[in-house]
Amino acid sequence: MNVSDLEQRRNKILGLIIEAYVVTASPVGSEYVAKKLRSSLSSATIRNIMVDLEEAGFLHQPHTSAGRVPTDRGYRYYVDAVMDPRHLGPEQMRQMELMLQPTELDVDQLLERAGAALSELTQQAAFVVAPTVKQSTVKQIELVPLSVRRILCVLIANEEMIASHVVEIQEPMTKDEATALARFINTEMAGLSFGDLLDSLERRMLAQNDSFYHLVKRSLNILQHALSTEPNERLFVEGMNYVVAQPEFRRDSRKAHTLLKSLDEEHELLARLHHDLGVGGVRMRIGREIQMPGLEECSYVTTPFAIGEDMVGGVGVLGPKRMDYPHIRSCVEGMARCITELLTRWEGN
Amino acid sequence: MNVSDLEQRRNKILGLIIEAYVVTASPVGSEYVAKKLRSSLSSATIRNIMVDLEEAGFLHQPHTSAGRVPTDRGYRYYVDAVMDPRHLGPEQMRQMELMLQPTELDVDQLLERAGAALSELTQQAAFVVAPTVKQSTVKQIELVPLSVRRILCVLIANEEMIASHVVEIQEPMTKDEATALARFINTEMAGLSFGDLLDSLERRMLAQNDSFYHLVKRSLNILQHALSTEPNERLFVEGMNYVVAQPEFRRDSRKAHTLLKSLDEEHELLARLHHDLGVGGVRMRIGREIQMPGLEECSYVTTPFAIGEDMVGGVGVLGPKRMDYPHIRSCVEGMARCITELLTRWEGN
DNA sequence: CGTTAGCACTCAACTATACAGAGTGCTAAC
DNA sequence: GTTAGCACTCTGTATAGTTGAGTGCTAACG
Repeated sequence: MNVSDLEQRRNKILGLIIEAYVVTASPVGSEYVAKKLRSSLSSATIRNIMVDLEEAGFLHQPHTSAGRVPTDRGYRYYVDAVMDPRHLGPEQMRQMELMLQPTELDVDQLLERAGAALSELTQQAAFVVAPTVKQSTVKQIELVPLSVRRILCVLIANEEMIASHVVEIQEPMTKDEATALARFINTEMAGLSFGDLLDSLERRMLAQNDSFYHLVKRSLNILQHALSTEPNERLFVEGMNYVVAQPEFRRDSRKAHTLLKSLDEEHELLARLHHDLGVGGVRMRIGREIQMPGLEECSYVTTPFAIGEDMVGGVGVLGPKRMDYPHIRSCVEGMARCITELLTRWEGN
Repeated sequence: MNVSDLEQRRNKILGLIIEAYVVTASPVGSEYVAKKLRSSLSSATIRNIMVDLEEAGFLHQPHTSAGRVPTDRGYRYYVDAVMDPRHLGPEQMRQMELMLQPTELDVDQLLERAGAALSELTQQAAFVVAPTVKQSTVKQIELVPLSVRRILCVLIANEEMIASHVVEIQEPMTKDEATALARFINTEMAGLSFGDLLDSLERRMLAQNDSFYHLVKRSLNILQHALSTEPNERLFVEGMNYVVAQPEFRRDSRKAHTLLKSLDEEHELLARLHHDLGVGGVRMRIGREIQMPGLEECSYVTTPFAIGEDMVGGVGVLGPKRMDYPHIRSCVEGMARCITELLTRWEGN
């Protein structure tokens, strides 16, 4: 038997142990694995292999006479090299789309429903990182004078993502001036995000010889105020009840307490998710890899969604480390595809 | 000793039992109460009174040889007739205002922070029912044609509460027509809420002889679409971690599960809160009085806040029935006053 | 009649002990 | 490299005994 065969067998056994542990939540013994392998190996041999896996840091023994439990490294190796990725069939995709019932909804409502559906589907908590205008590309800007010194600045990223802010201005502005200013911004800055638009205008402010200096200055002033209270992105979390119902949190309910507390501090999690989503594709973080106090017992699976080609947000599932990674991965992936499709179709018409 | 004296003594003892139970979370015995009363009565007498209180339905005995625990009715009687209402001093109010740090915030962010502060302060979950434009009074409506068949409808309730929606229209509309239509709506309908505005327009549609029939029809068409995806109100919940950390939920963690699950169904709770806030003033609901499955072990204290004279939303605290009602009541009341003041001051300038 | 001391009684909660069973590591044989 | 066999370890559970907080009742007292 060559090395590769041995390794494959080891992987197989690690997979069986993890998959059993995921459903039972209690240590897995050699006898059980031997039975699963239909006696192609005896429990004694399995035990030898389990010792190897423990030495490799993939398994852990709670106490001498107990079965084995996967470690963070074990899960990591499993998702990277062992589990076979499942994919949703077209029928399941259709069902998922149906769950969203995208009639008469704006983007926020669609995403909220997507979170709820994903949570229901996976029986874990689901989260959505929702886009706001700030990081979207400028489609159109409208300036409407409300009174002599107050102007309404409307930022349009697409049909369904609009933000409006009233801005106080120093010098009065006529309706025509406002129209001209808006046209200036629209034509000059198409294709940038609102955030980048600000940067670009700031740079032009510094290059004082710009022939549109005055227009630039006014635009910048108004946009800065308009965007100042606009968040970069928002986070919805749905279905935490499923997570606290898991045995790891029921046994020790202070874990549930700290978990919920950590989630109330959205900013930290958002930063982490932002990074993961930036990489693109499905990302999984397991236990300590999340590097957030209170989430040591958890894992998440997340992937970005897009409008057209632009990655604008992300969806994911959060649960105990002991989660059904293949299933959850396929659900998250499918949901992101589904959202991307709907948003893109929407954007199109 | 006359009847009133006896009743007062009974109340006093009920109060002591509840206040002890609130901090210890375990049944209260006669000995403890006697000690608290500095031996003005013996434990035997207390026991007799406790039997009365139990027969009145205010107390319950988990088992023969245990102390007493308050019932829902007991808490109700306590908050109605026994507890002395505390109020926040001016110093505490000032501190609360400081916690909100109302600089560079829009209404939503202010309210979210208010929820967080209230949760921190009471060490329970806090919620905010936040206003949306839909139920606010119309301050101004702007219509901006974006293209031949698409019009941007901006609904302004006040500086910080604005909603914008793109509406597809059947017949093309010029810029001047849009301006005229907006002016029509603004002058005719000032003082109504956006919801009522719709109703009013609908009524005028039916009275076909209205001289502005055409304007009414167009307005209605546009506003209906603009408001169709706008929710009536939103609910923020902050700090559920404090609640699940309470012993009643730690002992039986399926209670925590069902509690969180019930809260995910926002609509039901919102309806109930809407009713309570409509009454005005501080409202308290205890246990089953909430009439929501999953919240039997909880109570909430809620009170509306206003902009000027208009009640536009509410804040409250949700926790286990075993909560410090006087303290929480004063915090909720103070926070609502604080929010009202800030929003009203804001509106003014 | 309200109050109180005294006392027997009850029941949850804790402790100690024994025991069954699941699972391991090791050894010797194949 | 694999396996049967076996002694060993440790948890979880069941059982019984003990403790102690708290009650209800009764009889006596002012």
